[in-house]
Amino acid sequence: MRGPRTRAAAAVHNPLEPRRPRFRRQLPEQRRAALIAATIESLKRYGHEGLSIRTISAQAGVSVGLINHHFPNKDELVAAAFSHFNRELVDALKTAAARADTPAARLRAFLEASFSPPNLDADVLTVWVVFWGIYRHSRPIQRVRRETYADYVRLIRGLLADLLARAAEGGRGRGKGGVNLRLAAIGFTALLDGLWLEWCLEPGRFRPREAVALCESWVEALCRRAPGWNSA
Amino acid sequence: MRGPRTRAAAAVHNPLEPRRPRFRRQLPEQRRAALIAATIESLKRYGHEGLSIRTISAQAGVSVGLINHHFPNKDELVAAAFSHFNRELVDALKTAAARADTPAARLRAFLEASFSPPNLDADVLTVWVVFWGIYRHSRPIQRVRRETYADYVRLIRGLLADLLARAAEGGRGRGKGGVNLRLAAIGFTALLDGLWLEWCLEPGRFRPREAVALCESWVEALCRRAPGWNSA
DNA sequence: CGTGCTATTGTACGATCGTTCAACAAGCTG
DNA sequence: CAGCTTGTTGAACGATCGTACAATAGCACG
Repeated sequence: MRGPRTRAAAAVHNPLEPRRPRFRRQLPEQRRAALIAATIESLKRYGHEGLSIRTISAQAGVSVGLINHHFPNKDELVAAAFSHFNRELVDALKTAAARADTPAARLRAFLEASFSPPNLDADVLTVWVVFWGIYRHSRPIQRVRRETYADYVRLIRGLLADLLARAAEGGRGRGKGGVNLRLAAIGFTALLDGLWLEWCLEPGRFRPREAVALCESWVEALCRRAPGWNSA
Repeated sequence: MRGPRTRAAAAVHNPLEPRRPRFRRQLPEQRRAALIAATIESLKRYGHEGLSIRTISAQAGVSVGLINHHFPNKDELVAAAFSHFNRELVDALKTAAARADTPAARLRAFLEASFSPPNLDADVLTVWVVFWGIYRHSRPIQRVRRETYADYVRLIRGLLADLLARAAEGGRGRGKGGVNLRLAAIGFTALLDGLWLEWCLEPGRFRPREAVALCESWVEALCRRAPGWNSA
């Protein structure tokens, strides 16, 4: 032994200095939110290796034991983080679209938000990949995804439906009944997600505004060739 | 102690039975291939948890020590498995497309192969996700992906270029010069990959042939509206 | 059959994982 | 200031990870 242990030394209080607490107690709700944020940040930085109690607690600046005080186990923390992560994304896209007033402007705002920071970020893909990796074997993760993805699809369906209705009234009299809205939404989200994924994996291949243009011309083609489009 | 240890007991040879070797030696090349196959199979079954020396060696039916005899470490085995996995996929798509003789038929064959087993399989997505998870922090994985993805893009560009050339000669005289082939390939792969990903995550949402139809109508629109398409 | 090469085995080791839990202390209350 | 509640700490535990390495044994060959 070559002296007092670190902890004992730190416990000595110099009366000349103001007493500084070694930690700050927080309300469970706030601490839970902080731990969820730390989880996402840890995933962004370290990928799958960031999904560890010790890495997360270090990111949050707390001890390893605290997590199990606020969450029953690691899986519950991860599911909560996934839920928060999803909801924040969908909400951001929703409010971005809601700021515009015409269907075309709403679509453009939605696309701009999709293909610009903070969504268009390789770190965000890292987080997604980790969650996808857990997806198949984790019931809570599956449930969370099903719920928030339904919201996402609803948002996209609404955007497309408005556009198709406008195209029908102002166009050559073709009703939107000729378009399979279900398939249209599926194809549009696929194109969107595929471009997003591609950009994150290799950002140099194309610019974000090119992705927006590709999506917009897809929707234009949809509006133009509405009838006969439900053949599949 | 309640008797001889398992290993000692197994070493006793009953002269009435033919001697059965406890293992079979194999040529390094064959064993390496078997270990790579076991790695992919293990990833399909157990996802990220299948990426473990013990799980892989159990899947291959060998002991834990053998892997480090044929591969310097785990990362090299994983990179080799990733390379094999990629090459097999691209080769399968290539040969499927090569079997047809017209550009349109080649595209259809390519799409059919993309949206049918063994490619269209949630297990395959599981493998992809694991590799994506390693992607950002592993140089060998990045290199392998860059190489095989270039092949993939070349294949798709060829398919699209042939179609556009045919459309130009038989159509209204519009040359394919009006189309940005680079952007077209990017958009097409994004739609393709997005649909594939979507189906694997939730197979009930649409049928594979609907995905094929969406891709084909995208290409149709591309051929029809060739000029002015390079605006982005 | 005996010999040599080496593919293969399986134990051992240190590191790290998620979780538990007794002790500690921050901060409100009287 | 004393007492109490409880958010927080950090050591400890058993399990599992990737790797190393000495011992084993398959099998070709003289």
